[in-house]
Amino acid sequence: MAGRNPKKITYSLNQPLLADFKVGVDNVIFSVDTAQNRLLVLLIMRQQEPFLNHWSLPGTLVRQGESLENAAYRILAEKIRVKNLYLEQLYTFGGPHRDPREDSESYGVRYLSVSYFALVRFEEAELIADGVSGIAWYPVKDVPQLAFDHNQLLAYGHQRLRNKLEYSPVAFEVLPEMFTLNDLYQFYTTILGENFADYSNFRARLLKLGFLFDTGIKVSRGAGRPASLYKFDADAFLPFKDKPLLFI
Amino acid sequence: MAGRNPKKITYSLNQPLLADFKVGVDNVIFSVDTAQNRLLVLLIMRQQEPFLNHWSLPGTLVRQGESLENAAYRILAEKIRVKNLYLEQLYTFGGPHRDPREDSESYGVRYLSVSYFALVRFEEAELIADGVSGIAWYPVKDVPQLAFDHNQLLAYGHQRLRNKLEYSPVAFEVLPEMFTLNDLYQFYTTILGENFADYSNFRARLLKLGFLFDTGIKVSRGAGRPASLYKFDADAFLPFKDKPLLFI
DNA sequence: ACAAAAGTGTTTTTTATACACCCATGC
DNA sequence: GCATGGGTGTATAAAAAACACTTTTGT
Repeated sequence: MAGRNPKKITYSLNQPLLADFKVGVDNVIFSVDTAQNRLLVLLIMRQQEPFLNHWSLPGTLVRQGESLENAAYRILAEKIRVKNLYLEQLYTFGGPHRDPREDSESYGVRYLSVSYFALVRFEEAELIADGVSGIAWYPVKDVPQLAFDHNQLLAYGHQRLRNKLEYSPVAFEVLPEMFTLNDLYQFYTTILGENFADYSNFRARLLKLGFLFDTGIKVSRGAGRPASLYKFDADAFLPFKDKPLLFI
Repeated sequence: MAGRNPKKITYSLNQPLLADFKVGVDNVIFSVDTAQNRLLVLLIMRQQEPFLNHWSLPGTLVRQGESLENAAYRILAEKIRVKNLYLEQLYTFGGPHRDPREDSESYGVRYLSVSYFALVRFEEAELIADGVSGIAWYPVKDVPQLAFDHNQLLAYGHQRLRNKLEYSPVAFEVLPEMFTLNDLYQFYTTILGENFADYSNFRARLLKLGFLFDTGIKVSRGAGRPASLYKFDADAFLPFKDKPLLFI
């Protein structure tokens, strides 16, 4: 607690010492494997201490001149190639001693973590294996013990994903431009579980809302009647924006 | 971008330089003046540069060994005396150049702001005037231009308050232990506006949910039939916790 | 007596839920 | 022809919304 670097606190003479921080950004990146009905999260095998050889959420430290959000995009771009994604800030963890580096090599520097939550399209997301660090989509149901407080962070992100899905159109940022209603239904059931509505009622409600446009184009997936491809109409959705509307 | 303090980055040799941060905590503190049907926010007149003599949200810089949440509580305690309050983290703003101090006196240090959102009981909250800095409850409808990006922050907090109210029992953390249904109704209308339900339906729905306990005690406020005092039963509310239930 | 506030009930409309059933295709 | 997935409709139950009405107090 001894005062070092006194020149930095010209504006707070005689004040208690301020903490110095490095700021990390950790991403909870979800994707949905509709084929296998699994919700996945992107994990990275750590190549350095602390927590060497533990799975962790992909993270980075914020660089000079870099915004938090840019740092989040940077780390995402380092791990996967993807065109469509949804990203928003999740939560900031910043208690002292949450990072072991604080106690060893740090000279009193604190580590704060701003977490971001992302949703990407599974089919299009291409993992970037650099040949050194492990990287993998893990089913959320059976993620192992993670580094730092990342299990807690993942749980928080998972909850946020469920909430988002219920009152905002995130799904359409991540589905292909055209999709069948069954694609959409699978997407929802995978994330929310199967306890929200049967397919027929799901259809009826969603179509009545009027922001899904039937292109008339039909696709056939194996046996069965061909399905119509729909488009999300962002303008038609506007009236529902930020309303406490649960469209499921 | 020149390298100073190289000893701090032992774990990232040959890596781009990391940003050094001071971390601020800013509070959006709301209260509800039910008597006058006004939603209020606590503002502080700044006594120092930057933004000298501008109104701002109460904030502080995080000290060594202090958690973010503790910093939020500290600043709150410096400004008001209050027993019951609700507090949660709001958002973290951290782009470069959002704080003018970064460009002048800072030697490259960045300022990041973690904001907290609080709700306190107006009738019990006692403002602490230190005789130096101005402090006041401002109706949210007519806050002036604030320092930094605080207007944006306030708008964000206001939205969060509205959402919180709709699906969580924050109201009861801030109302007196015993309250009339009309107190509760006033509270909701003040924050949400008058477009959610008339008093009679509000009553019926809320009572049917079964987590309001009628104490039988009557209280008379001027003319009119005396009202029953109710208590919030936290146990009875549990089944509704985290459900996407809108009880208004 | 009557205005004011509290509290109850009733009617209508809308939405949720559970299914039964028809349609178009591959094999 | 029949299994398979796509799509429509209907009957019932529940909830939301509007509003009329009764009760109990102060003046």
